[in-house]
Amino acid sequence: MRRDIFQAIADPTRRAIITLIALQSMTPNAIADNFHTTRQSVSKHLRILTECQLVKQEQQGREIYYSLEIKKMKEIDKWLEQLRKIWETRYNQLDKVLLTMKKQKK
Amino acid sequence: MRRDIFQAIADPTRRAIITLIALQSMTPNAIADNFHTTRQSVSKHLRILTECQLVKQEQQGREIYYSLEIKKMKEIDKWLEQLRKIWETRYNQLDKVLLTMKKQKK
DNA sequence: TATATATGCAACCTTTCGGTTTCGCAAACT
DNA sequence: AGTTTGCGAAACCGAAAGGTTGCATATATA
Repeated sequence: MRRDIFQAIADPTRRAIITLIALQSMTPNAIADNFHTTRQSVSKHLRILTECQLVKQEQQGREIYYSLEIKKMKEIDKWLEQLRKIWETRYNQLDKVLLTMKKQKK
Repeated sequence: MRRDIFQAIADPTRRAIITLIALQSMTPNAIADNFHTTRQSVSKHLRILTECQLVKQEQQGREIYYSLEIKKMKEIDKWLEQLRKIWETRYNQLDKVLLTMKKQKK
């Protein structure tokens, strides 16, 4: 089992679940009502999301409320940040080139 | 074939390829040298990355240079942005609650 | 022209994925 | 106590993923 964030958000249903419970915590049944799939299928997705700590549970009687673990979502940001730095540097280099060309024109 | 960005970045090798060619464009052989896998395997990954337009090719004689399509990477950002809004709102609501509590204390 | 190199593509195989069905368990009704 | 409801877990299945091997093609080199 790989079970990392990137594999977790690869599935469109799981991404939809994430945006759904980002607003408020929900039970598996309530979540399943929003999709054309069974509760068991949603339960499986929630298991995967829980395994990589993207989601946390809160038991209330026989119901279990699932909510988003925002901190974990930011790990995706971290990976993008590393790339952002690279492409910003690239743009800066392009700026330098343009600046040099401008100077030469003068 | 699903072939969307999220599925593309789900694979760790593909993520490594992305960070690799983010710095400079590279040929499949050069990319493969960085991993414990065959050139054909890398070629397959590049095909997937090309299909979802995360990567662009530039033929130079018999060599093909692959480079990152930065614009497309930002689509991941877009999805995160939508979530960012939600959780920022949530924090603001928490701020309001705290503010109300403070006022009541007075 | 013959050979080496760079590459993509198709066939094949094993593993994983996502869904459904069935089951068991615990909490809440009646 | 008996029944309904909410849930997870296991077994099963077809499809897709990721890797390897072998082959075809085009460009460079001898």
